Amino acid sequence: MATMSDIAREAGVSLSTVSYALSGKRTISESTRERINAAITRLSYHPHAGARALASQRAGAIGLAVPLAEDVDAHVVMMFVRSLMRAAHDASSEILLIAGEDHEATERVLAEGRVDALVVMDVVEDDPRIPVLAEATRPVVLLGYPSDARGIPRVDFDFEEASILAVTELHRRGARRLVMIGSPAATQSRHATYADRATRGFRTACSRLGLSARHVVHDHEVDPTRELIHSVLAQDRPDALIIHNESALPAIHRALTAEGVEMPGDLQVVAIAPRETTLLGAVEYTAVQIPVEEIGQTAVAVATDLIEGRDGPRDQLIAPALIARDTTHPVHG
Amino acid sequence: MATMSDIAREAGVSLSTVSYALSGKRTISESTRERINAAITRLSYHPHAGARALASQRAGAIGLAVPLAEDVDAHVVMMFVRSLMRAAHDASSEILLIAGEDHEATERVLAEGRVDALVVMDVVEDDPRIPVLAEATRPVVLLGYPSDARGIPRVDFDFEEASILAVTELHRRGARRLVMIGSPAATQSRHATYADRATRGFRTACSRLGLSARHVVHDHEVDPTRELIHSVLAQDRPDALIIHNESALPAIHRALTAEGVEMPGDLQVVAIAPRETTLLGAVEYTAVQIPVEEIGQTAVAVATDLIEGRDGPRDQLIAPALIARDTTHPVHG
DNA sequence: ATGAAAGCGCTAACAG
DNA sequence: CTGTTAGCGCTTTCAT
Repeated sequence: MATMSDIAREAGVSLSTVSYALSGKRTISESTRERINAAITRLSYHPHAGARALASQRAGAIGLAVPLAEDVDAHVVMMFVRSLMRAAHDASSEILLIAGEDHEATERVLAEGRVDALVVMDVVEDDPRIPVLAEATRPVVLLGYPSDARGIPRVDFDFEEASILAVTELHRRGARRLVMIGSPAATQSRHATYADRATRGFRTACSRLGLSARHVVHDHEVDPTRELIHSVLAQDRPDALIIHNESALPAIHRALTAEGVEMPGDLQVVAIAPRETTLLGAVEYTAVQIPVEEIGQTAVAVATDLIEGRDGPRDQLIAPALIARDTTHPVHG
Repeated sequence: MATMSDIAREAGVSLSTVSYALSGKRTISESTRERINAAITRLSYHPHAGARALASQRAGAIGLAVPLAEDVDAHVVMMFVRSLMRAAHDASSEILLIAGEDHEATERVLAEGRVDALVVMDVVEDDPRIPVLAEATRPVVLLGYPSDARGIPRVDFDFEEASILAVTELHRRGARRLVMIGSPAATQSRHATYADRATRGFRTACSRLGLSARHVVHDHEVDPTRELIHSVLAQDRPDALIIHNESALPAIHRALTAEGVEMPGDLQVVAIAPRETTLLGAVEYTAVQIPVEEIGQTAVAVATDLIEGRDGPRDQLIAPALIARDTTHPVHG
């Protein structure tokens, strides 16, 4: 393996010149740069990541604590991983994976300087990791919005406003008896912040508007969706449904179809979910779209600012927008 | 941040003694070890990963090239990621993620010594990465079985034998007209080795046994599964179905149910898929189970052997086994 | 059973 | 615009 001194000798310059040529932190004459680049190509040189990390105190990697629990939709997790990889790539960093459940490893990668920052997915209210990570010597960013983050920056989609928006827009479209199908039971009882906040928004908005509100927990793996939908429809004849559960969307769509429900005629439906998951067969659901790509980019941007010592915005709640498609009425107004 | 010399001073020993105490590469007296450990706790010392990597020429990480394409089932990918994380953890390594599509980054992490080895998922026949990775200075393990790997060790489930087993066992159970529903079109046209090998096994076994064989490509995102199943059943009245397509399993199950197909009475079905994906509603499909955990462990074991300079087994095809459940007849023998 | 010291391959002052 | 040099925090010979 060629080292930087090999390049220096080969190009007839000093070690530091090569270093500066690579980092661009000082102006190098055209001719020297060319000789250096030639040498680099000739010897197929690649800087050693460890050496660079030691000397620069930068690992060039961002840690990502991913949820491995079964109740978290794998497809959605992968969407986040993708978006974070892209963002990290643009910041010329790599992504080091950590099992979200492995708190010990999570702290370790930070303490060992293996990563320059840590992004934590699937944060829960009173997350046991928060007090520990708040003391970390390197930046941490929560992908989630617990009420007390002990000063750790939080980045998330505003699930509370998302529910409020869904309710409000359904109300504007004539809905009066709303049902929300929320996250799986396991997610709810863990108090994942996105589940808690979405539920709260739903309750708040309904009571504010004086609407009948029913919140149903749906466990995709267990519940026979068909029966759930049947009973939901039988009781109180709801005229609108809000679905915040990506895994259950396809099954719910089929159940609704099987029940002969006309959308939006019999029932208006709004999904709170990433765009990719709201296209089911021929129907595109009206949705408050979760902007996964933007969330990922924002998280990495916050992390990068902190790594660089810049102090940009910390807490960031990304505002929701409703995209009206096939399953809601137009607003008559 | 405390360094090793801090610990040495605090414990009243030399730097190297601390190092050896940590690595266990030399015997340390009980009393010194205790003082060292006390100092480590007191100063909450953590070895610096970069420094260690530089001095030891070991990154303490394994790279994982994950497929990000839409046609690869996210749930299955996450299962592999999980199993590799567990295996890496047991080998005290971390997992560095690389986008499988980013060939440049894939080579770079190896060349920069950022990882000690690389595991490549979703390998295709004539994979453009193979010639390059074959020249790498660090171990590479393919999670896939291309016919020419240029000497790179391959680890995979034996999809060819899996299909053969499925056919043979269906034949033993009286099936004569078989249909196989394979991977999505995109996967097939990329020639993912698991798709190619499964298809080949199916064809081989059917012709060997003189069975009617039909191979259907199923594109979950596009095909109306209902119609596909309807036409499959209408044509030639198959008496057995082999499904090698995790994403499509739920939809196929519903379509079969909707068609009023009795399993195994009207149709015997064998899935080639991980166990977690073959439980659909009340029905547990007879399956040639893909042992994700074992595949992951094996891949990391091969990588670890290579890193350590041991030469263990390289190419490894994991043998299939059929687990008879609800969708096949018993063997009348 | 323990120390002393020479690197590992880079970055970033400091010096011109 | 370029060179010299002192570390970064570990691992690992040599010595004793």
